[in-house]
Amino acid sequence: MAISDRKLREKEDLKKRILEAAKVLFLEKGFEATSMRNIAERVEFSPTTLYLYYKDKNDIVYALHQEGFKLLAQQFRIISNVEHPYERLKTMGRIYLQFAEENPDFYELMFVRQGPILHVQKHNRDDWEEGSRTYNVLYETVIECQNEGYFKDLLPHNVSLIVWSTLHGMCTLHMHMRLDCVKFEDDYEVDPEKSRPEYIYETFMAFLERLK
Amino acid sequence: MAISDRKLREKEDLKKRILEAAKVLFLEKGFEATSMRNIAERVEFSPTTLYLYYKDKNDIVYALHQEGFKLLAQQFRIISNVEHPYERLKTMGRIYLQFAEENPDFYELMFVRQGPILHVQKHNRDDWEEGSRTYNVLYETVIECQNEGYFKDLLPHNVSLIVWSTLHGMCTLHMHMRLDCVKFEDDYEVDPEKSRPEYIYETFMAFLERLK
DNA sequence: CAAATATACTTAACACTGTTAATAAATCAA
DNA sequence: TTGATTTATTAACAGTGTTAAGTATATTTG
Repeated sequence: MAISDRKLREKEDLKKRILEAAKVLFLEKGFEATSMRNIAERVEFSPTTLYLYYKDKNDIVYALHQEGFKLLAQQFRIISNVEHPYERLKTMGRIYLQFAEENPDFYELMFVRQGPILHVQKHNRDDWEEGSRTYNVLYETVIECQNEGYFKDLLPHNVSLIVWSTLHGMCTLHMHMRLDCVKFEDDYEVDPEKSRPEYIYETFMAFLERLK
Repeated sequence: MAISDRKLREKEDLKKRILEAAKVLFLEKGFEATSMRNIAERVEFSPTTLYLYYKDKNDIVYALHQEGFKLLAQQFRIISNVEHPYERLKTMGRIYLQFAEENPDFYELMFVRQGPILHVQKHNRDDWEEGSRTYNVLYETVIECQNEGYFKDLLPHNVSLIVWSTLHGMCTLHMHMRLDCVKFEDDYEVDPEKSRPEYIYETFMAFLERLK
């Protein structure tokens, strides 16, 4: 059965090549701008061939969305080195911001676009595996923070969701250019190395600091 | 010149009717799903006629985006009744959340979609009038809060942006169905009247409360 | 070995999309 | 009434996601 094995391997290979081509094009021109025909051209197959490997365009988008979560999970792996839970929480936030800054297209796919979510809903399971696993990293950290006396008398889910919301809000307002109208340069010296969200994040962390 | 006046009035009228038709369709099926031909059919004109009144589709989207801001500004008018600045800040947040909940399509247009922003950029002025005016309502309130002793030693812009980011993050994570995987019903009794963001908002306000 | 079947892929087509160029009809000014 | 201007239309372009039908090639079966 070595032959059919090779066949299967080649099939899997093409599936990956399609995804890779899609990724390159998505990152290059955004998804709105990349069509099935574009992807097909890049892998040098006819457009309809893609449908033999992916159900539809959303199926490709969803595969990319999953890659994004793997990437983020990889970045998060660093935090296990941070002993103190509160410091760990702060580090997580910084990593999250950095990820959004460096991979805006992935971020959009993972947390904004409805395409991937529609795919999840269509394929019956209502739990969004990648999402909830990532969320749990935050949730566990918050609980550990509470064990150390932080965020007293607050529900851990609420605290987690506030932290996530703030980070997500900062990232998306920035990405979607809704902060451009707020010129707060006159407030203080601007360090060109730091992004707008990073500035706000510092203040946010100062906020949390006072709660101890 | 009464005749040419009437002509001008009729022209303006059709322009408004197009916008109205677009609004109805957008709210009914979302923008992705409504085409120029759909709008044209509804006003009973040929598709190309729309281009005599609006430069392109983004032009229509932008007009709607502006309507959204008028609507929000209208809701915000209530807050002038609230004496105490911190109470006013809290009220603003609640109004913002409510607006997003009741007008998700407008919200998307105003704070997420890039269509309207592209329109602003194309037409040269880099200041986003509606946006910065709305932001300033928040900013002024934060400054007044600081005059009363709140948010000590923090830059008013940073505080404003954190509040906005948190609200925006809550709204969009909810709207884009990214909170569905977080089942936190077991934490406490769920009041079906209150939305997820409202719950989190209460905790967020409790956060701020502790800073005084 | 030859016929039947299954696999992998392509061509052609459908029903859309936003948008533009060319054209016709209506209204206005001379 | 003629000519110019405004207003609306038809036809078309280049593109989209997606499906049905057809075509080679390779594999299995009689």
